Amino acid sequence: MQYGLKNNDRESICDALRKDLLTGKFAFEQPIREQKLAERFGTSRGPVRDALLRLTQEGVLVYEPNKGVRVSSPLSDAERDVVVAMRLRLEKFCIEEFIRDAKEHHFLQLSFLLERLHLACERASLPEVAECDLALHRYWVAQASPHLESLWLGLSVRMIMKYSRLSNYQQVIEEHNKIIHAVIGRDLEKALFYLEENVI
Amino acid sequence: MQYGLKNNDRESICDALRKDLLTGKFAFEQPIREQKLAERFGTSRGPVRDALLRLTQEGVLVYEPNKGVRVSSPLSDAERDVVVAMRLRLEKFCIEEFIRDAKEHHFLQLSFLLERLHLACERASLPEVAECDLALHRYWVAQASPHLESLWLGLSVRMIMKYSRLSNYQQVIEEHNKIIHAVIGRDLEKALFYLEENVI
DNA sequence: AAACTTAATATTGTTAACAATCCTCATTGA
DNA sequence: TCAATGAGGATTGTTAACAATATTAAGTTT
Repeated sequence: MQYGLKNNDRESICDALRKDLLTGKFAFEQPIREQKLAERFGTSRGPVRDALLRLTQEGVLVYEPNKGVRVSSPLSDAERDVVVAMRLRLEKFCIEEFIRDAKEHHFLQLSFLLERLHLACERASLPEVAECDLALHRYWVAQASPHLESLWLGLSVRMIMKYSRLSNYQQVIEEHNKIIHAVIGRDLEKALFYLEENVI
Repeated sequence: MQYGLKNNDRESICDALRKDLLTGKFAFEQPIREQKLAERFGTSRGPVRDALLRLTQEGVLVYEPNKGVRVSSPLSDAERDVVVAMRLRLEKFCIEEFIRDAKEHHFLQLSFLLERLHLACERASLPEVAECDLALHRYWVAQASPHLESLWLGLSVRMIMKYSRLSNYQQVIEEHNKIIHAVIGRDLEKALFYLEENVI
């Protein structure tokens, strides 16, 4: 929960907070205080406010005027189903574009990200696994459609917050192995199939 | 483009800017300067920054560190197709929930919003039509799932930015008349059908 | 004891000043 | 002519102080 030296940046504050929220370091409905975070990250309230505003937009936090933000309540099952369907629609599109246009160095980067995920799973560190999982998917989304990256992020974060299948590390590795193998082999059909299996 | 007295609020700044962006008052790729907007809205740069950050998250603006934001480039046709599909998936869900749970006063509010859209169309004021159109759809989304409201907003804004069918005011009115008539009659099937016809 | 005021505190909202970074353009030198 | 340099201005990033609002707690009245 504590962070040592940090380079001041709303981006890094935002990422750090997102990781905490994703891995359940804050309770649902818990109010988030700006001053406390400012002290934790060694900045003033300004950048913290920026980060909170952004996480609000992503749907992780809820804002009420003059009252600040609190951790949003979990999605209903029906809401989650919708979010999953939307994310799948988006990510399938991105995978398709990615497979069509990717060069060798993109595949290399993918292998690197997969390796990171592998290590995180071996260390059985939930925050790291969650981060590496997201980073992997995010890569092809960002490559295929920078326009839709932040949209995808919002969907994914909400999905993961609701409940995390990330506890079975062995399964996480296998699922991503399959996806990425298919992608590197430019086998669209298989890639989409394994993706659908993974994004649930 | 000019606004007289405004109550200072990142919310209202954000809404005003979104309306401008939606109705093409800024060119694609055009950089947006904080100081200029601060003067226009009669505030300091703080609230303006908040609004810009939020519109960035919605995808209307693009941010680059130390360089500020600019109007984002239009979606490709394929990207737009994905966004439309996602918005439909989300809004269908909301319509379903809304029809199931709505009370009389919700229908009343719907009629009021429809009337506002009607007036805006008569005045042939594109900014107003765009705003009223969004406000109408937004109402059942917000009622059905506050969780997903900001997500919906991001999708809708991007859709409208790409190209606007809003120029045929007669059609706008008819389409919404049909949808809302079906909703008030709690005819889910028809409502979804007309919605699909409208959200394209 | 319960309900209503009021003061004190905590928290968010806004502002202006300052720091850091980027951009422009004239100048220099090859 | 053209690239490299650097000064100056423009713009964003950060901060601390102040203002406005909300929350809490104590006190008062009934």
